[in-house]
Amino acid sequence: MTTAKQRREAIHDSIRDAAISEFARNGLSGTSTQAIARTAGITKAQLHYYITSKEDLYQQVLGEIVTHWKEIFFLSASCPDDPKAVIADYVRRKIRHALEHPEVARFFAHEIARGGLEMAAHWPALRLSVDEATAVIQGWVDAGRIRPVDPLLFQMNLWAVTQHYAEYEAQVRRLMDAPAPTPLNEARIVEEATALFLGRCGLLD
Amino acid sequence: MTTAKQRREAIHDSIRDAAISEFARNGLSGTSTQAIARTAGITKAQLHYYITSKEDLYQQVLGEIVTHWKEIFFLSASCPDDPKAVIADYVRRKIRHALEHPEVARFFAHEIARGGLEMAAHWPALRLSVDEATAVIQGWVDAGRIRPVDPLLFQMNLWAVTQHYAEYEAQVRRLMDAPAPTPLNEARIVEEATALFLGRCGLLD
Amino acid sequence: MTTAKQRREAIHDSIRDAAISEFARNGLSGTSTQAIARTAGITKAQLHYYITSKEDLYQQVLGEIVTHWKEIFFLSASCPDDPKAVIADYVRRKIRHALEHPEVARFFAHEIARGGLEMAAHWPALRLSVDEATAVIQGWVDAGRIRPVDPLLFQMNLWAVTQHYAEYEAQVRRLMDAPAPTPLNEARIVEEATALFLGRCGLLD
Amino acid sequence: MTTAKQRREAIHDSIRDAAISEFARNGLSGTSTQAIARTAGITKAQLHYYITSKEDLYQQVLGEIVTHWKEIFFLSASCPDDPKAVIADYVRRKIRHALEHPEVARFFAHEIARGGLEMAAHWPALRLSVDEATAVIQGWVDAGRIRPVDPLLFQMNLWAVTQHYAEYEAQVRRLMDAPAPTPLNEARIVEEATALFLGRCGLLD
DNA sequence: GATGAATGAGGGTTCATTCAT
DNA sequence: TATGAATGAACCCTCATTCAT
Repeated sequence: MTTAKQRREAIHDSIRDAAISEFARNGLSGTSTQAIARTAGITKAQLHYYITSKEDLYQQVLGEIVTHWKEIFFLSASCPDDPKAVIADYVRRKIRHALEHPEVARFFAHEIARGGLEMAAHWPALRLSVDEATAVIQGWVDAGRIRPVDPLLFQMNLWAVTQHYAEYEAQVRRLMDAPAPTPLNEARIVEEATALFLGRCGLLD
Repeated sequence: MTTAKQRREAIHDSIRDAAISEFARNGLSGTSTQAIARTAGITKAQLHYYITSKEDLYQQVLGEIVTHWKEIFFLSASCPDDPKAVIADYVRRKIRHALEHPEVARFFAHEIARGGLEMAAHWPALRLSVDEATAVIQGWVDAGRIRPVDPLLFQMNLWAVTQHYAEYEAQVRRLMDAPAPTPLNEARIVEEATALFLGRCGLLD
Repeated sequence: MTTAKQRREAIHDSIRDAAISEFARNGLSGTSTQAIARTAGITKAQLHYYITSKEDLYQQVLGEIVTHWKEIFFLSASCPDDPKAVIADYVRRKIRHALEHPEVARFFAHEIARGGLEMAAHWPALRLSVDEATAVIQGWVDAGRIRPVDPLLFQMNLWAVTQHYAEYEAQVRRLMDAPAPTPLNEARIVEEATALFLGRCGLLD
Repeated sequence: MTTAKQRREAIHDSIRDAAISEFARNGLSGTSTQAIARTAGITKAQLHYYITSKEDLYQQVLGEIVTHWKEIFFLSASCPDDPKAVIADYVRRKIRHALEHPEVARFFAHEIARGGLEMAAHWPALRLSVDEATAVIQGWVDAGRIRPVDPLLFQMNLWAVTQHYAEYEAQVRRLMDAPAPTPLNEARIVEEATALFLGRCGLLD
């Protein structure tokens, strides 16, 4: 038995999913509310009953994504004493997410490509996460646990590689001969990416 | 003395530049011919005199970019006997291009994010370039010149890292404290990226 | 203790007040049911439960106003033997009403400005009132109690002047240096207006 | 032979006329660009090619009207030595304008009824005109040329009466038995109105 | 070539109204 | 009664494109 509240939340969820998907494909200005409504399976007028405006929906989705990422994606300092485990774990988690929710990553890429205009409110928090991770990595270097690296750029490259499999999914699928419904070979991707960053740290066997 | 032909080409060039810049920011559907015309410094009507349609302009620009990249960017087998030199050179060239023409990289990223619909005609050629490079890298592995790597994914990761500094320029600038007019520290970026891929190959030090 | 009936009437009253206020400001087509509901302190859906339609609400309010005015505002022939008293009294009453309920006058002005389309049903009654007053005034003229005037136009001018202080309230306040919460100087307005019409009749000292 | 410039101006004129007429009937928010376009005899898209926005068109028309009125309508101090002539002339001119361009007066009335929100820029100039006229009238009083009056309210009443025949045209026509195409009896209206204000000043006969 | 004008389609959004709960 | 939801029409405005000049 579905309550009214559940129905409303279901609609809100499908709107959010549709918005991510459409914005990821065509950006803010390139996406019509018509398209979002169609993807969400509702009328355009109905969509506008649930949202304040297209811009607002975009902002809201962006906010949720950034919040979510701050929690999950920046180098968890939970067990910072084992660089190898931390890095391998991060790469695995990030790539899994990229393959499972590629639209989220693409949405974010779009926003940054536009200049990150709507990110204004979120930069400080992101910055904080990055600074924390930088400290952890620098600690590893200082302790001689990994080869000297540029901690900031090391993180960016981690980000670059893991995001890539979401953003360039279409190209990756072409080159890996895995057309759309076929799942991408996650293990293979994780393995090479992990080796890349461990190799940089001198932790590769 | 400017001939009529020269003037025409100058206009075509400024249209192409404007198109890249605008499409890079907002994608195909998010960009108006009005905006392109404005950036190119001409009238909307004048623009439509020079182009067939917005879609066609997009296709044409995409074609030029892909052609250009095929020439310049895939692992040049010119001196394939020195993996370290080839990789270092590739990273340097690619990052320089990313920093100098970030809109081009962003344009391409947009296209792939959309699913690469307009890329249909270009995939085979791209594939060919990749296959050639794959053979070269595999040769290095087989000859024991570099540590065993997944040649295809190795290339993708190269691509990912070098593209990143164009696509995420806004984020990179924020995190590297280099607001818009300031040039990004190219040497620092090149160095860390080079070390990343050489480290993977066991060629560091 | 409030009965259900009392509550219903209270809502109907606040709807009517809200309608007058909103219609007075923006006319029939320029007023949204949303705005009326907001001003009345109820939901849009609730409003539509109490009214048949926006047009109908407008008609109803217009009807009430016209009825009310017929009772109060046309030259009362109660003591028709003293022109000076009748005129002075009329001006005073009418201006007081204009200052106390300016929205009512503005509502009416809007309706007439639109061409009085919805007034169809009310013209005959208005006409009757005017004809009665015309007879009274003509009687005064014939009896030599006031200077000869055009009885119909005399009434219209009375109407014009007294309405003015409601319709042009914003302008009047500006020119009399009496911004919104400040009460307008009613005595001053009444005095000059009275003198105007008595002067016309030759009744000014 | 019509030049392009002439055609453009003709369109601009018909847009302005249509705008005045429609805004006068239904106010700013109650008027659709569709309606303006229809009245102007052009397409809605065509209308939007010539105007910036509905609000802007409204503002522009309002500005033109206010400017025009400042020039024509405030007590001309050209021959301030003959109160009777000045007042009679003013009433005649103002009523003629009201009968010939009633929509202009109605447009203005609408704007004031809304609170004169868009008038912000125009109040000072209006104030100046009024102050000048006030000085002139006070001069007449001081010189004993007219009976003592409240100069500001005297002007407002002048305004009220003369505007009335435009704003309440529909009602005036009903009561004067002059349905739409029939011209109103201007002479009769001017005569009674003139007598009204001259009577106030003690200048009748 | 260049430009002002025109247009039919579609953009985002609000509307008056109805309906189920 | 009251309210959240739904809807088709209409809102203002911009779009890509064409056409005369």
